[in-house]
Amino acid sequence: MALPKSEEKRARILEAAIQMFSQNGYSKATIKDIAKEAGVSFGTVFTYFENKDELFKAAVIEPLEGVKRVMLVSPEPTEEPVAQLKELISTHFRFFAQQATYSRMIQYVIGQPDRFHDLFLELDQFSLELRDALRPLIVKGQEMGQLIELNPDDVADTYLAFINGVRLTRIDSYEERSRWDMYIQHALLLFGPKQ
Amino acid sequence: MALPKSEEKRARILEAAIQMFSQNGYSKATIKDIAKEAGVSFGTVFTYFENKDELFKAAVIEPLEGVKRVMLVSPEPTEEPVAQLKELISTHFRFFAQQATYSRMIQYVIGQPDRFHDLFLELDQFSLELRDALRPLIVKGQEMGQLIELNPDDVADTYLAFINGVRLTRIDSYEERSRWDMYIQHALLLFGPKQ
Amino acid sequence: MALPKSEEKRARILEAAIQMFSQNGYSKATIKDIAKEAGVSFGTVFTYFENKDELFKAAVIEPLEGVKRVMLVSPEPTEEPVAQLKELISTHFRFFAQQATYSRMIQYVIGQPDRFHDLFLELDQFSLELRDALRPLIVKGQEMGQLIELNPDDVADTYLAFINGVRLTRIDSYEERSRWDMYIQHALLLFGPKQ
Amino acid sequence: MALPKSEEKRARILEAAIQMFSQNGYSKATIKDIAKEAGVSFGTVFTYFENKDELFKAAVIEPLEGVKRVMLVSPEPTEEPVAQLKELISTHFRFFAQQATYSRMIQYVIGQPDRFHDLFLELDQFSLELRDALRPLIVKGQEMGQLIELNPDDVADTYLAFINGVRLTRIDSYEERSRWDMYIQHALLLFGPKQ
DNA sequence: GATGAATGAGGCTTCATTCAT
DNA sequence: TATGAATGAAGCCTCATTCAT
Repeated sequence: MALPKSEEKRARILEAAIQMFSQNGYSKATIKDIAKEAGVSFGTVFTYFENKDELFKAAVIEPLEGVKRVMLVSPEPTEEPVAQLKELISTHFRFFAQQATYSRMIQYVIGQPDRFHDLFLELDQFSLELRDALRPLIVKGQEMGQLIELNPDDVADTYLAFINGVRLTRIDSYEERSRWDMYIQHALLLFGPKQ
Repeated sequence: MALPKSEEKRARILEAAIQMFSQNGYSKATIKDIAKEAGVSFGTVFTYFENKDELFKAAVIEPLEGVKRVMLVSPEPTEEPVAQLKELISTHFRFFAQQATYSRMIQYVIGQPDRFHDLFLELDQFSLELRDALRPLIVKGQEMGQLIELNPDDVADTYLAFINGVRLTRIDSYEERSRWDMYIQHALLLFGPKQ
Repeated sequence: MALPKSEEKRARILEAAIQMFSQNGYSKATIKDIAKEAGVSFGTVFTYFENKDELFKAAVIEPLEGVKRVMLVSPEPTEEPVAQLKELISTHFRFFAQQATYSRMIQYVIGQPDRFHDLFLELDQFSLELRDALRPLIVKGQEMGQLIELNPDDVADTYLAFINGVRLTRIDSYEERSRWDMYIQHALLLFGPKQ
Repeated sequence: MALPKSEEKRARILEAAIQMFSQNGYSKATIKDIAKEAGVSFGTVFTYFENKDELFKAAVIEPLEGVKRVMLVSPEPTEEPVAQLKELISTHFRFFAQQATYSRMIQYVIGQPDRFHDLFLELDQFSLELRDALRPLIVKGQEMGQLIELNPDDVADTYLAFINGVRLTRIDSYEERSRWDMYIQHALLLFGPKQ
């Protein structure tokens, strides 16, 4: 079934859903609240999403594509892989800093893998893709002797864990820029830069 | 405050609650499920906890003391601070590996600071205490030239973020020991060991 | 405040509520019973009334206006105040005879002033207003020497007490007309008619 | 089964029950509250009364004997029946003024005849007995031309209604004595004293 | 397509009652 | 006999979902 209707209204509902799910979790976020936040009547929500479950799935999955476009870029290694890495990390963190709401919801899902099994699997896939994206730069850096010799997949995993942990701990978009710069700098340590 | 009744039964309920809250979140975990898991009747839960909210608070707060006893030990720095640090990290991760269920619930709370505001504040306090606990060792390591000169509080924060991230990503107790060893090794990187 | 929804359905629920509260008291009257009596589903009650408490309040307060319109008429005294009084009493009792259900609920509330404090105060106000309504006729009757000189407010109070007492004792609408005529006749005695 | 046990404890529970039932009605008064008020553990209540229902019945019925002893005295008419009547009324009201709590509970029962059918019948009997008790004095007064010729049973009924109404309206023991004197004076009017 | 009234399943909670101590 | 922990029935209320307008 195609989705004519108002794409704009659908987007507003989805955004509101992310907002409310992120803030209150699945059960406490009510359709009524989401509708209100989106500025539509609650019946309208069911025009665009079959039920609450589908809305949640959409809220988790649909923005993921955009996240991947930013997080999974894999630059061709040059002669300065560490500088490239730093640039990449910087991009990641800047992006994540903006995605406070969405990423909180992601962590909510990851944190309940039994409850949201299908979604969890989809999100877990992401870590594998991040490994692939980071590997070339890491390998290059190690080959050039600028990074300690560690298993590249482990490095990618710990880096992703770090990002998640930062988002969990440091919640707010009103964090000053310098704080994010600090995180970026420390994140690089996980890659084992020499000196 | 002396609790009459059966301490043992209370403990069983609390454990079941942690289990269910951790697995399903606050709303989806039902008192009925918790009671069943604890092997008591529905009504008995209310003999030991005023209501669901209080049960949740107890499930979050009461085990925290034990966590602190392990996580906030602050060894007197010797001439080998980095070795001490490694030992400390090892202790932390071994402990966390066991606390899979409880720590998932903690992250659930941290991830919804608006919803669980009071609990969040209590847990947030923890990060400050970890700073204090780690500072002596970090400072000593830096003084001895074995650690890069970074702000000790930042190091503590990023380390805690990392722990949280690892627990979030790598969920399960059925993880092999080697995996945890890897995390311990990589965690040390965040402290900026020279070489 | 314009209520959308169906005024007619709301009225039916309210009537059913009065019926059930009057018969069984607040606690024993269940929302389920009220809904059934009103011919609506359980949930529909909550579409029109926030909760059981609000429904009870509405059941007590809303019909009061109509009661006041009948009970608080204060006719301009003529040269035959006692005849007017008798007419008034007659109106009161005929009305009360019809309001068996509602007035039982009122007495239920008055009988538990601590439990239903706010409602009690609202109903208690009624007695003051009845004083004002009756005073002109009583005073006129006393001035004309047709009534014993008694404090008019006391007369009004005892008269109201009598009405309440009659409603409490003689409950039922299947009472014959003659019984009510008797009560009317005896009620007049409380005003102290000479001869 | 006889009732050895502690009669005194039983009495305390019964009194507490009257207190709580009177204040909050049957359903809202909990066994726990009653036990607390009586200064016993709530399990003890079940030692003396089979269940809540039986406790309520006992609370309603048992004190009734004492009430009857006061309210149903029928003095031998002398040559001053009106003075005797006034004395009798005075006794009634003084007694009722003391029995604020118990009489409120009685009215609670009378007000819900369907719900408390058996108890209602028992209490309703009282009005017939009051008729018998008052009749001699009323008849004598009428014969002597000191009272208007009204049906004695009707007079007794309206008098009882008045008492009930007064208790319902004027609730409190902190009423001043003068107020009760007023009620006594006005109550006499219902008997139709000449002049 | 948009709305919101109607529905009832399911959760939390209270509380009478049982019964082991 | 006195106690209070254990139990579960039953009530209130929320909220996802349906559907008539």
